[in-house]
Amino acid sequence: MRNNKQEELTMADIARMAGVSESTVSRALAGSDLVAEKTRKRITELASAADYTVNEGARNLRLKKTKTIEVVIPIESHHRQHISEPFFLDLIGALADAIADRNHDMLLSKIPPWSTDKRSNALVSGRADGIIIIGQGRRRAELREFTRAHRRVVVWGAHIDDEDHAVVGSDNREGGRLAASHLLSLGRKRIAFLGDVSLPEIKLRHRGYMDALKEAGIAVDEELTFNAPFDSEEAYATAKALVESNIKFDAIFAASDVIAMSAIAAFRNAGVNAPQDVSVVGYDDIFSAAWYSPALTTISQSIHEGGAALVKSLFALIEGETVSSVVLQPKLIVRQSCGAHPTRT
Amino acid sequence: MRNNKQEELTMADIARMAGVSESTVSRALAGSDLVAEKTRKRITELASAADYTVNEGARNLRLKKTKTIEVVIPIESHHRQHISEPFFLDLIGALADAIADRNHDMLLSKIPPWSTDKRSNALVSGRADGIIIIGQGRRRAELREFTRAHRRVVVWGAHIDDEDHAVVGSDNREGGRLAASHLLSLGRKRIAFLGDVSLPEIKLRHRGYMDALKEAGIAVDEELTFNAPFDSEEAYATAKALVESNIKFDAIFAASDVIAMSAIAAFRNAGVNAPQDVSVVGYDDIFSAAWYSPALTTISQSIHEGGAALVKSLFALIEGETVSSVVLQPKLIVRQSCGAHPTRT
DNA sequence: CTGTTAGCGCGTTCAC
DNA sequence: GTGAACGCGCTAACAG
Repeated sequence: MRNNKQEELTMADIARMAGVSESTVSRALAGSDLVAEKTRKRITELASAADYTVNEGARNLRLKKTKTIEVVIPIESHHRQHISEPFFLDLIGALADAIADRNHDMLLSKIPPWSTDKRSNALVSGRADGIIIIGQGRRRAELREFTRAHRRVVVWGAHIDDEDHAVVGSDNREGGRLAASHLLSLGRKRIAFLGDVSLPEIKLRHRGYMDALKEAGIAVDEELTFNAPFDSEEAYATAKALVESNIKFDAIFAASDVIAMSAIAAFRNAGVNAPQDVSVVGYDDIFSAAWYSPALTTISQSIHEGGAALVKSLFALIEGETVSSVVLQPKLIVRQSCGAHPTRT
Repeated sequence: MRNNKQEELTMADIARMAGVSESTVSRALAGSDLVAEKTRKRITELASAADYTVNEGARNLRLKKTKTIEVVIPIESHHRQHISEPFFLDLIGALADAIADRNHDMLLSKIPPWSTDKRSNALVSGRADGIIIIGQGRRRAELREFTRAHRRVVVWGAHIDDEDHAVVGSDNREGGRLAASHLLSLGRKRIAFLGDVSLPEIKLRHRGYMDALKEAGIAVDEELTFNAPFDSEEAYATAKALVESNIKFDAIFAASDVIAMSAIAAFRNAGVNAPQDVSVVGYDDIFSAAWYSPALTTISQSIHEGGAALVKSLFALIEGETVSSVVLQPKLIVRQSCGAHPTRT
């Protein structure tokens, strides 16, 4: 057990205690075979008895590495964002696992690296070997400029043709198609879309929705697309207005589970029930989706694989390799809210 | 804009370009007034034109600091934990803000510092100036041993008398009391408790629940306490068993919102509706609580203040001061599930 | 006001 | 097999 009062031990201390030079200690602790088995064992035991650990900062300075990955994630404290929170936490967890597996640390930041904030660029200030950016959001221009200037950056989000940076994300267009065609397969014909099409991910989901309608030979009614930067409250209000209007609809494809839940609540308060009167499909498969009432039919993104892919791509970039973008396949999770199953299983 | 091919600039480069010594550059960039206003301006402009930033690693080595705080948080990827995920994400966000405000980086780890994993102890390996540990969970013994050996550690969780480390957390006992007495004020008399009492936080909530019953002069019926490490699925099953049993109850106090939601779903499927037939109060005020149907009455912990308090205490510890524990007051959030309001507002 | 010198803790030549 | 010397990039003490 360490003594609190004591100064932090240094390699020189261990060398002195062992009666050898610093170099030998360094080699022994690094497991080098340039040192005699016997002395190595003696030194490692001495070090662990003294509770000594190599100072990573000094080591990294010498090695010109940081063994640290920065993850930039848009957690907004003030207002609730559209992209659901549980999704982010799962992704952080997946990233933490994948980064720890490679013996690196994970620096978490809410400040984008292109911010003018002094300490913002972890790459240039030598605090990280690479950066993972979650969500392209609306800051496309800044992001592009940043990734043009820096390699060793990967992005989670939608794939857009003109990007020159590595992107990992799920196939949002296919996800939208899956959702809409499932509703169509249940006999629904007038499917309303609720989502903010100015976000690239959502735009692709909407495009997939239109693909499915086209495949089914159904004309797209623009009246059924509700395009707004929804938070729960606004989603509730929009759904309320929709159900009170004279627009006919028999299904909802919501661009997020949060929107879906809010819409269902608004409908119920107006006497319209899911899934009997209206089928609803959400997006994300957030934690509470399975335990909502009715349990939400939704599109699931493979978060764990996504996290692993992000980290794998970033390390390839760090090694100097060229990487191409990764597209993950979304999955349809059928529960109650679409009406395919009459009751909770 | 930086050139990718180019090696990272060093302070010596800037010194050469400016025709001064490294020391002068260092002083100029640090805003020292030991340097002439004119040369300082010239150097800062030169540096920013060259897109140079001080290497933090080298700086920190020299200064014997890391300007980094490690946050250890038990995100489990495999199974869904009881403590609700949105709560964690909010806390991470609050911590990120508070740490960034003090110009420090935040290292996020899932591995507890007392783990035998080589890189685990960020304090000893010089990767962090302090550690924030979220949740005492069931690892009380390890935690105690660790905090006994290391100052510069603060813990989020329940306050327990015999701890010798700094703890920040909300008053779980008061939270439990608030929940139960609210139910009692609505005329409910047989309140069931669902939660895992082996977790210190939950145990205190249960104690508060009993306090409220005692205050109201109602005998505690042990038959109404359901003690299990609930996940959603198990909570659903327990609620189902309860409603199908011949145990009489008219209210539920759930130790988490997730448990509350699962119970409400189970009741509904058995033809028992909240809040008409049974009043339900949850705990945490997670994101979806407001958008559940019925909207959940719950106990809210002041997460943002909690994050700020954790960081404040930790920095005090780092400065060598002595800190005492912080207790935050929980708040009752009244919505629909308890029956106090007939409809969504 | 500025430059020179020294060293933070470590890994890695190059000798022996 | 081991040690001495050097330098990673930076800041602080000391001169001038």
